[in-house]
Amino acid sequence: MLGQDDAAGGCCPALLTTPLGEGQAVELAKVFKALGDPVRLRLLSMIASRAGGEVCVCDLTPAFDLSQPTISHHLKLLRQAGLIDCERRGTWVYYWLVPEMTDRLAAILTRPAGEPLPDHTAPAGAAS
Amino acid sequence: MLGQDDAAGGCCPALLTTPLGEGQAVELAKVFKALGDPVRLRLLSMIASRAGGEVCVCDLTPAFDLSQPTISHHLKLLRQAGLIDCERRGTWVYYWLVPEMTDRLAAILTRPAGEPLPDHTAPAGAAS
DNA sequence: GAGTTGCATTGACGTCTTTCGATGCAACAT
DNA sequence: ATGTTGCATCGAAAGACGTCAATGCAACTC
Repeated sequence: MLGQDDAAGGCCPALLTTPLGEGQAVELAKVFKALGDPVRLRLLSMIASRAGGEVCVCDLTPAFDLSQPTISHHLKLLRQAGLIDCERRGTWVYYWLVPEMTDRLAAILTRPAGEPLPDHTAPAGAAS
Repeated sequence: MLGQDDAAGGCCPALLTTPLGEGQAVELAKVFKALGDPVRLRLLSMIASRAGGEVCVCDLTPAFDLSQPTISHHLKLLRQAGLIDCERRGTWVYYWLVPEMTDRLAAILTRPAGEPLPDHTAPAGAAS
């Protein structure tokens, strides 16, 4: 049911080797936009680096000078981007990283080995 | 002179293994935010995938249904993020990819091999 | 010189984001 | 049943963002 054609769901849009299609760009941009906020980056980092792989929201919220609804909102955006997922377990809600998504982003940003790489050895002030 | 301490300039903020510092998060977010727009992603892709490594602005602008100032603005944001650089050569301006930056992002999003990775094998509808 | 072309900058406008307080709902405790 | 705690959702307000037409500046042409 998920578009696996030209959406981000397609295997590996080759950002650095082939011009990105418009649909791919729209899907990819959603994920990068989710990473484009310091609070969300720290949330993702706290979740990903947690031993055990899970974090309770009650451990995330007090780590910021922000209201609880704000943290909840950022977690929602990260989840909608496919970067994390969550589960309610009794009273508490636990979040964990979806490594497939970060793996995909890493692959997209990785240059294929053995590329010519025309050396732009710093005109050292070219565009000042 | 550039802060190489807790800024994004520091070697490799370990996003997925260590909680990100606030300063690192702010710097990293600027770069991801630059990638969080479909137009900028396509611009970066067109620039990076170009044989020869360079693209003239005159080749980028007509590829979009956007005004020339808008494209110029997006290119400026990509440049301020450190993802691309440019040089004026006579009448035309050429842009190229700064591979160090995409390499750094790829490294940041790459999980260290041999991590336990507690399998969250899909509670299949956990958060519905 | 004057005119033209390529690209950046400016100022303005509408929309999306970030944040909050207030509220709602689920789960536990009494 | 009532109260309490943990988290999500709902407006609302302030700011940031994407876009454009108009303008400015550099380089080439005549």
